[in-house]
Parts: sequence; structure tokens; C-alpha cells
Amino acid sequence: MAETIRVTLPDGKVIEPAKGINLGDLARSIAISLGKKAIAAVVDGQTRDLHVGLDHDATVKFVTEADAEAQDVVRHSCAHLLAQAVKRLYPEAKFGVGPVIESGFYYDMELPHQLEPEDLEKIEAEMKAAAAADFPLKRSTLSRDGALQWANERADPYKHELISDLPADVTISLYSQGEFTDLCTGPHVPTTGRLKHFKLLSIAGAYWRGDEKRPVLQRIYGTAFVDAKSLEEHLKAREEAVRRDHRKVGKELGLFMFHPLAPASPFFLPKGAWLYNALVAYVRGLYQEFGYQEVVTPQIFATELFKISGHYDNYKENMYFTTAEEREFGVKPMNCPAHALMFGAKGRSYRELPLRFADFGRLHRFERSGVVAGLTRVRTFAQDDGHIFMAQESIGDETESFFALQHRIYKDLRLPDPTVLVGTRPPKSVGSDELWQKAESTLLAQLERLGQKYTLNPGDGAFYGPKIDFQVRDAIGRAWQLSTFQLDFNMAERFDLHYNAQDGTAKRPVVVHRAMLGSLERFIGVYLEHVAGNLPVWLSPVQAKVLTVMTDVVPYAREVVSRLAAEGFRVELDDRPEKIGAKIRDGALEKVPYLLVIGARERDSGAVAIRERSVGDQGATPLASFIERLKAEVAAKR
RNA sequence: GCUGCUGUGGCUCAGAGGUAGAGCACGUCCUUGGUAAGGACGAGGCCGUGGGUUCAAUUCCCACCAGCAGCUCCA
Repeated sequence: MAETIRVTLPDGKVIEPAKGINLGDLARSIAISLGKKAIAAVVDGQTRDLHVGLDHDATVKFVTEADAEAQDVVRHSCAHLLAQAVKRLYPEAKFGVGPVIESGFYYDMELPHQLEPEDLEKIEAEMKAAAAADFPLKRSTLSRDGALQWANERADPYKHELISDLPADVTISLYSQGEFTDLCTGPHVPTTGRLKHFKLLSIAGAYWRGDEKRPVLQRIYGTAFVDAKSLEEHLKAREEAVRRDHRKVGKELGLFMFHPLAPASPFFLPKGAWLYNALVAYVRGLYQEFGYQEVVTPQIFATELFKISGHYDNYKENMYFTTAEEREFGVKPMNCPAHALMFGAKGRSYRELPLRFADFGRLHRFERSGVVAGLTRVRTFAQDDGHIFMAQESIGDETESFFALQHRIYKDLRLPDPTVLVGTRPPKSVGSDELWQKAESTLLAQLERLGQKYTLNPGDGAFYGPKIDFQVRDAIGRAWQLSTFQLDFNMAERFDLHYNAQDGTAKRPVVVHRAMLGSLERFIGVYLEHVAGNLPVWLSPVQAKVLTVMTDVVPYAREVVSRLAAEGFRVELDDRPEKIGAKIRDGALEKVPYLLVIGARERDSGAVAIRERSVGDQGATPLASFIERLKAEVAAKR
């Protein structure tokens, strides 16, 4: 009589299979269909593959294609399948790591051959062949020494290094599928035949272990899903992202351009400049309400300033310098040193605090050539920047006020909720334990009070204080920091700033660096992708375009244009001798919110025929009521 | 900065060792047409820049510049 164990299933049912039964057999013993559908199993909370034997009482939940865990298992197995295919095509291939990532998987490798896009098709075909062979994945284990020997035999230096970094007593598992074996902790699908819906996407270089001093490996990116529909949707979303790319949209709509003679520095064309200025005007309006005072500060400072602020020591590789009359100057990469000078320029009283300086000053930062991209990473930009000088006791109030301002802006702009990241004290930092502790707990308490979800990034704060970053994603899924709120215990120290407290003593203010939109350039890029170029009416450089059906109505069309312009709207006229269909098409491609079609009927009745961007033809309306409608929409920031 | 790819009229792109093409946009003319492309004709190019190979280079090679993807970086 074989020994049995007790296995608890998700529905609470307990079964008693023989000790050592592997999970695949267990699934089959429960139901034939479960045996077929199962991809892996969660044993006491840990995902395992189906070849693992069970030798103790446990709770077991089988992962089928319907479960969220299945996707990662499939992707991980696809990475192995990719490696198997590559090894077949290029037997000299040496492999690095092949993890699952948010949107799929990749595998890093060293190959004698430089991969080209066409190679992906060949590799993918080989993957399909290996999947069709339906190899079972066999798990085996080795000691660390055994694994090192294994890596040596295969002349796989990268795997060797990975194993070397593991503790001496570790047991290392290997997975084999057909002729291919890889080092891996698993879990994996039971057979390669379970891998059906995958696609290789791109080739890139990547430093071995992310270290720019080490060799660059070739990385193949791919994605995989448990079902065909999800894969298709993912690929569609990728295409959509390309359509929304702000660089494409900006060019098509004539918003901005770049020129090789000013690399990574945007030129805002008239329509883009209008949008840019509208955003500034909008934020400026809120400053009134939230107690900020706008200042205008110099562009270039003697280098001494940046030595005081610390930028010279920590950041000079990213700054632009110039010399005049034998004195060295630096172009500002940030506004804060200027604001510190203004704060320190006269004696300050606690009665003036919190003192909030806002500054749309242009900043210049030298960014390495490989990192710049469109509007999202540029060498010159302006922020809706501000610095708050305050007493320590005000940290809570100012945090709350900032959140109110930040939320207001995101609401007005109809932006999705950003990911909120809280960075706490890093290993190297300035400021007292007490100050840090108080600041961190105040920030967190405020977030809790506001019901704001956040992710804690311990040790990710700036050396000068804890921070809250707000991230949104662009069309291609890259995360960008827009809003930020950073406490600074260092700046006041460096500039020897103080104020007279109520008790007559001199105290150090705490400084906050904060921005809501962040870099206006980056914001415009991300926002254009968010709205796919369809700017809301209140931010559209052209709000309405008047289209004439025939030449006879041009005088009336001009009248409509001037009526609208007189009301403060931005209007264009298309009176070309073209057919109305052509004018509509052009207007639609320009993403103008309202196209106003004018023919004899409209002229005779003092009307405009409205074609709304997202709706289509809405028929004729008296001009006066269209004006009311536009006014209402602009007021509602629609 | 690193790895790879790309650079041809305003835009999107084709092209071949023998000094260049399409569509759209633009201009002129015809057409006055009612909700996503009317027609004809025309103008427009140092084929990113600089070297090299060649009888001949926009095409091949090298370097540089710029862009794209990824990596690294972003006090």
C-alpha cells in the first residue's frame, strides 16, 4: 500500500493521492479536461510546473489558460523556445538571460552573426517547428558545481557567470525540451505544443547585466499570449501606438519641428507655440488661486552659483558652459539656485512663509546623443517649475495643497490617474534622522488621507529629501515622469538661507521643488499621444474651420469667420475652389474640432452646418447658437 | 555614450555603378460641386556632409552629422 498525502484543492475538497505523484498526473486524476488545460500549478502559493512531484501535504491550484499566472508561464517558456530555435540556427550561440517582461519576453545572446529583421522570421519559423514537435519539458537538478561544469562544457560564459553568483549550496534546475537544455528555475508549460500564440518583435543591443562597461549582447524581444485574440489585440495596440506617436502627429499638424543644427531642441511652429502658451496661461491662472508668485530669472550664471548649489560637482557633464571676459559661466539646468538667491537676497520673516516662487524659465541640459527622443527627452525645455520655501511645520499643508493643484490640472486636462511613486531616504543623504522621518511620515500620511494609491520605492528619494513622482505612459508604453514633489533639506543649508521665526531665532526653511506638468515639451508630447492629436476645443490651435461649398458664398463665409474671431475663437477659412468632400477630408486630417460647412442654404438662413470631429455631420444651426456652444465648451475645458 | 538600423523634392516612399522616379502637397487653368480625395498642365532634387575606390559614385568603402529602436544615464 503506497503512502498517500493530503492535497487541498481551491474548492476546499481534499484528495489523497500517492506520495510523489507529479502534478500533471494529479491534474489528470481530477479530470481529464483539467489535465489537458493545466499549464502549471500553484503549490502552497508558489507557481510550479506540472513535472514537479508532490511529496507532502499541500494546497494545490492548477493554472489553466484562463488564469493570470498562465501568461507569464507561457512567455517564459517562449523565451526557452526562442533560445532553442536560435541554437538550432546558430549552434555557436551563447546565452545570457531570458526573462519575462511586462509586454512579453526577451532573450540576450551572443551570436557570430548580426541579426537582421528577416532573421526574426526564420527564427520564428524554427520556433513554430519546435513547438509543433510538442517536446515535453523535463526538469532536472544539479549542484552548483555540476551546473558550472555544465556551463563549461557548453562554453557558455554568461551562464557560467550567472551560476557563479549563486550561493554554493544552491540546487540548480535545468529544463530540457528535445535537444535543448537551459538553466532555469521554471515553471514551464508541460510541453512545447502549448506554445502557439507568440511573435518575435525586434532586435536590440543590450549590455551584459546592464553594465555599460561590459559586452553588448544581441537581444531579441518577443511577446506571447495564451490565446490568439490577446496576441492580436496586443499587436493592434502596438500599431495604434505608432499612429499616435507625438513626433508623427506633431509633424502632421504642424505643431513643432527639429533641425540638425539644434539637435534635440524643438522649434514650436505657430500652432504648437499657441498650444504651448495656452498651457502656460492655464497654469498661470491657477497660480493666482494657489498662492504662487511668478518670477523671471536669468539664463546664465557665473559658475560659482552652481558650485554653491552642488550642480557643478554632480551635474557638470550635463551642463553647458561659456566664457566671457575670462570668467566662466554656466547655462542654468534648473531654476532652484536662482530662487535660492532671491530668497536670500533680504531678511525673511516667518510671516512671509510659505513663499512660493513659480518660474517658466528655459532650461538647458546636455543629454547624451543616444537618449534624446522627440519632445519627451530634449536638451532645452521649460517646466511649470516652482519652489516653496517654508517652515518645517508646513510640510503637511503644502503637500496637501500641491495634491489639490495637481489633481485639478489632471482633471481639467482629462488625464488618466498617474502612477504615484514615493521615494524614501537613500543610503547617502543629508539632513537629520528626525527631519527625514517626519517628512516621510507626513508625506505618506497625506497620501493615505487622500486615498491615493502609491508605490513605495525605498531608498529612491533624492539625497536631499524624499520625493513623490507621478508617472504616465506614452503611446509605446514608456513611462514618463510629469509631476513631481520633492522635499529638499540641502538647498537652504548650501545657500545659508534662514528666516526669523516667531520666537526671534533664525531658522532654516525647508524647500520643495515641484511641477505639475513637468517639462512643457515632454508634457505636450505625452498629451498629444494621450489624445491621439485630437486636442480638446479649448486647447486647439484651430477651433473651427469654415468650408465653402461654392464661390458665391465666400462673402458670407468671411463674415462667419470674422464673427467667430471677434468672439475670441481661432478660425480658419478654406475657400479654395475644391469640392466640399475634399475640404472636409483636409480639415479632418488636420483634426480641427469643428468644420463649418457653408453653402447657399446656410448663407440664406444665417446658419452654419456643423461637422463635429468625433461625431460627423450635425446639420445646420444658427451661427449665434454655435457661438454659444463653443463658449460653453471652452468654459468647460472640453 | 554603446549596439544595430536609417538618411533620395515640403511630406510618404521607390530606385540602380553610367549625373533620378511615384503619390500627396504646391502653382496655373478648367470645373461651382452639399459632408473624407474632380480634371489638365506645370514648377520643384548638391540623392545628409566630407574623404576614398573607380574611366564614372546618389549607388561600393571609411569617417562625421542627424534621426529611429534598445541598452546605460536623467543630480
